Amino acid sequence: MAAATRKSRPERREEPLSRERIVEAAIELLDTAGEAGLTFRALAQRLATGPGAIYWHVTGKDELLGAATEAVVADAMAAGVTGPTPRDAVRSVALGVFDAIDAHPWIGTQLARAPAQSPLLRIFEHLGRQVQALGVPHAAHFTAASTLLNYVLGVGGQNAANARSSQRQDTTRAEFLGEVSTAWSNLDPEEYAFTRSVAGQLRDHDDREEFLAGIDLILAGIAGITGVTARP
Amino acid sequence: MAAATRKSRPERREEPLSRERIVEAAIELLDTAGEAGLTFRALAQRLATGPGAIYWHVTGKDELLGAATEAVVADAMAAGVTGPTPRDAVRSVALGVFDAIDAHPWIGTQLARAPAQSPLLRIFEHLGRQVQALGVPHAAHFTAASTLLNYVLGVGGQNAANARSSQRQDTTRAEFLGEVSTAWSNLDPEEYAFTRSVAGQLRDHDDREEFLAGIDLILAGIAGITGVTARP
DNA sequence: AACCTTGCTGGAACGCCGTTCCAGTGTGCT
DNA sequence: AGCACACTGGAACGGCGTTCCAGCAAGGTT
Repeated sequence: MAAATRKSRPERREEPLSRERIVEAAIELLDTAGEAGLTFRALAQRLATGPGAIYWHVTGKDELLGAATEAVVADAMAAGVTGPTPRDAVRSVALGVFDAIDAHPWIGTQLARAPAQSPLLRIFEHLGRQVQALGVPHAAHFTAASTLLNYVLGVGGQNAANARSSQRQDTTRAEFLGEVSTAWSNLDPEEYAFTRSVAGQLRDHDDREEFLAGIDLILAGIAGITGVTARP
Repeated sequence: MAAATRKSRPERREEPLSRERIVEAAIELLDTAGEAGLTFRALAQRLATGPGAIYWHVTGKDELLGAATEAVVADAMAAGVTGPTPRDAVRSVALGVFDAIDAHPWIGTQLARAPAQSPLLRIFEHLGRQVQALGVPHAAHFTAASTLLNYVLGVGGQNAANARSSQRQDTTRAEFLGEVSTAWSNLDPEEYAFTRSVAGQLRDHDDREEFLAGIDLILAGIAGITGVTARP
């Protein structure tokens, strides 16, 4: 749009401000400095302008965060969302979201905050199509798809929280898990009997596999609805 | 603790500031004015004091929010967490959290934010015990319990977000659902085929029942793990 | 060539926030 | 009587999101 009137000049400015450039810079800021690092002042400095200029392209911080989340989620959904079977496709979609949150922890918080909006709908749609392909009866479509979505969102929020707190005291993921695991082991034996008993499973687990195990659990439940017994 | 030295005076002041009173006031503020309404200034005014005094009893806003969440969740877990069968007990625990979030939407956001901390652990423990009672093999305890927990957290976050946005434009829950449903119906038929097809199910659903249906789905999946086929 | 409109810029300023600082106060102990 | 000290509350600090507005460079109009 616009650009190149009829004369030669290819660009009239080194790099004019634009919504796209702003969102891009916001994502970089969020990735490097965390959710608290996204500031209109910091953003303005990075874009070599003032805070006021940003408001001409974006209505406020909420919209900016929304646009950033949308951009990341759209990318994640555009990438591999397929699989040989619907079951694999569900796992693939879920993993796509999981990995996106792993790479950009702030979208975990953001997805859990926003009401039924664009990025959420994208994920819901992709999950739902695979639910459909699984042969789930129509009456159960909504339940099955939103159960999957809500589980994904729950894990996402939790991962985002963990990323925040393990970054704050800059430890590695493994160290962090170890600390939490020993903390669990030291809980009151009566009040937290179960939690203590699985502290070991927390220490050794792999986040990604654990996440998939949860997806599989839900898929197994869904398979029960379809009436067709899933092969193990 | 403390109180009544040895002389008579039952209270040396009309009502001295205390951590308990502060948390209580914070909860009231959060319930009536929303998450944005909790301010040290507003809190100080409600307690007829200055912001500085509060910091003597509480280290900061994070701890205050944590304590408020803890108080509400502990109450919810203390109430009916039982049932004739482990399955009913799981539903009861989950519903307890669901209803608590319904009554205090802000804890939905808060639970999704905090890393593995006290209120979360309480819920995890209660869910886990019932998982144990279901006869799930030990190796799957962690997976089963955290799948349930993450689903509950996901729904909680979503409910909190919905409560925020339907309160902002003060509509009733039913009106809000209707609006979202028609919005879904007007989505692009190609890109959002599935979402459009379940717009009707969204409009008519009951939040609580839908939530339980998700729990049942996961329970069905868990039943598959135990090797015992669950009776429908 | 001179003018004006208009899309866009960026810095200053406003009000509110969480938090810190500190002079003051009332109580119990010696 | 005097002291120590737990506790109070108001003032002040730095930083935030947001608004306001004087300025500017390009295009179109005359």
